[in-house]
Amino acid sequence: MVDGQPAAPESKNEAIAASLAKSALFAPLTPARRQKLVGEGSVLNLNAQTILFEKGAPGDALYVLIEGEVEVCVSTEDGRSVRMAALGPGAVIGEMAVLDGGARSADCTATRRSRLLRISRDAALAALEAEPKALLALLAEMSRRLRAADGALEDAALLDLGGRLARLLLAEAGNGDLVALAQGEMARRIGASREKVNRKLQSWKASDWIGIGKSGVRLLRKDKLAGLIEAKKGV
Amino acid sequence: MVDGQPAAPESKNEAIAASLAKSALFAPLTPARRQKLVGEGSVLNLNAQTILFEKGAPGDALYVLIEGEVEVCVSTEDGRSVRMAALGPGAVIGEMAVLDGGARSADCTATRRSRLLRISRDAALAALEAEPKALLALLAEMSRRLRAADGALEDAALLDLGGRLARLLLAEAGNGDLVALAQGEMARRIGASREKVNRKLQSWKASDWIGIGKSGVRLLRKDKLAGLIEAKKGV
DNA sequence: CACCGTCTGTGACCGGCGATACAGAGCGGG
DNA sequence: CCCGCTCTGTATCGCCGGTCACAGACGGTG
Repeated sequence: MVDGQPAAPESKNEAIAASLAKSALFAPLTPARRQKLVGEGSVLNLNAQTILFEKGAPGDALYVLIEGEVEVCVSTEDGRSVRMAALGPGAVIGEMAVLDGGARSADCTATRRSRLLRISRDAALAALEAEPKALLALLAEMSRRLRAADGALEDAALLDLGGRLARLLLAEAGNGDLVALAQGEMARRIGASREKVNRKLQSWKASDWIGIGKSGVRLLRKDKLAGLIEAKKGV
Repeated sequence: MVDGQPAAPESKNEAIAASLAKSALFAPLTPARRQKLVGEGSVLNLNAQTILFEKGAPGDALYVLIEGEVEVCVSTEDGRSVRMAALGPGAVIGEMAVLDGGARSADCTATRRSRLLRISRDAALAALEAEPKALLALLAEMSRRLRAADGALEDAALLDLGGRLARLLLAEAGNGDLVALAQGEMARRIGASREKVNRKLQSWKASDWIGIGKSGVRLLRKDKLAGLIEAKKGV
């Protein structure tokens, strides 16, 4: 129904099921069961900056991210907010509220154009009940998330603004060396003010650790940036 | 072997199994299976401040806390450390490393005299494989932990020293109104300096929100303390 | 072209909190 | 009984980082 795809439903389902095979949660399932789950669920397309659900809403479904990126955060009335996680393709979203039947515990927003598979609470629980392997996979996924949360907690407590920014740049650059994020966005992600991010970047630029062009920030001395992180964590 | 208990092993096992029935993980098991797991595992008694395992150690077993309290933290060489969680009776400890076979991701220490059941990785995995209900329970436990981690992340980002201290006092007091912790310990738990904690307490005492005696801190105006937390999180 | 919104770059200011440095107060042990 | 320990209570200083207040730069649009 989106992108004007005229493809027949079955072949579309098959394509989705195939792309979900890479998801840790779906990988251990038989292809047949994957197809069944996809058939029971519904596909959802979100534009960038679209809200998937908000804190407090009833948790009546779980989502699997097919492509795109979704971020989990909580925000206060006075505008501040904390980013708790950013999830990529294959990730399971909103499983906590589904598992205990409670309300959603955070806001969830697509940061890019994303496609998700929505699975109702009942269908999800039934599938998990029937497939212990999927349960184990979900457990592994939760374990990863917990690890990530612990890491974030550690960073927040041990790293100063420079360290957190360096980590963001390195993570965002991946194997390349270019980061195309607005400074305000970087600030938001590491929980700092835009101005301070700018100053830090300027100081690094002055040391020739990075270059700043209109295409974004170019990392010239990844080693130095990585060093900042190690330094703060006690050698 | 501790406390000089002369009881026969079977009755001891039964007692332990009974106390574990309250644990979310063990509750869904049949009494027989509980007994079996207890039999396969070994009981461990730790004094306060004893290390259960350290970050980097191989994760060859998982533990269930029978009684006492255990805290999970990571520390840097230069002495600073971050507390990531405090676990009470019934909690599962070290399951992450067991699930993915990796190394322990944090240090783990008993903060009080504690008793734990140690279950080897193999036995744990076998039991989980055989009992989907236990898997589901473990999932719920992980979900709780993730929620707690997210909460901590939120607190760290949104609350100032006063807010975090207020939260600690309220949590520690429970339904009572007395908190018997040294100020240095409070500081360590909320990641602040001992001096600042003292100042905050003094200022609250001056407002008659709390009383400070040698038996500890007495909370007189819980409402005011709770208000501090709400205020920071934007009403 | 003139206008406007978004992004960048800087300066000034100020509050919070960690670090340092002591001074007393209990308290358990030699 | 006195020494030394841990816990408490204060003062002073300096850094880090958030806020405010602008000033350009760029790109799209009427």
